[in-house]
Amino acid sequence: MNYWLFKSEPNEFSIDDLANVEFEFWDGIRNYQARNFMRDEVKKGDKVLFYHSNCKDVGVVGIAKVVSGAKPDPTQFDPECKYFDAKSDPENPRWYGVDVAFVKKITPTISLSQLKTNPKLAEFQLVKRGNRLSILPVTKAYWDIILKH
DNA sequence: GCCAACGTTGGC
DNA sequence: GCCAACGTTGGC
Repeated sequence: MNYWLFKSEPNEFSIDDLANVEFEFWDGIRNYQARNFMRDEVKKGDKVLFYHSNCKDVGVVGIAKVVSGAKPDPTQFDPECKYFDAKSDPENPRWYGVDVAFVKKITPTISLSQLKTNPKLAEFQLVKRGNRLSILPVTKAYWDIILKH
């Protein structure tokens, strides 16, 4: 089993939104590195740190789990959708996603500043400057350090 | 294949 | 809202 961190802007889709649904298809990934993780490495049963970005309280707000394998992201074929990609071929889709389900909320939020001040996490991709990847692999060691605080 | 211009991400 | 960092685009 693998561990991940998924970023979401809470005004788009928050941990509370996830708590209110049976599961949610994680759409809108439009970065090739994140796509490669989604398509090739994120597996059913993997665990996910749910991270709120671009908001007042930035940080890890909960845990989710992956409940499906990779599936083509239907929004890439929807001209009405902001995630529409005219260059994606339905025979060979560019963008993928997985279903994720709520596991639990973490309160209080584990803030980014907390993570940044933990010397054990100094090499964790999330706290590196310029990090913009919306899906990050998390090692078991980092997972444990982040949740045991 | 280089690289400048542009758009996006995301913390603050 | 600002701005640094980064990815993508497109001309050459």
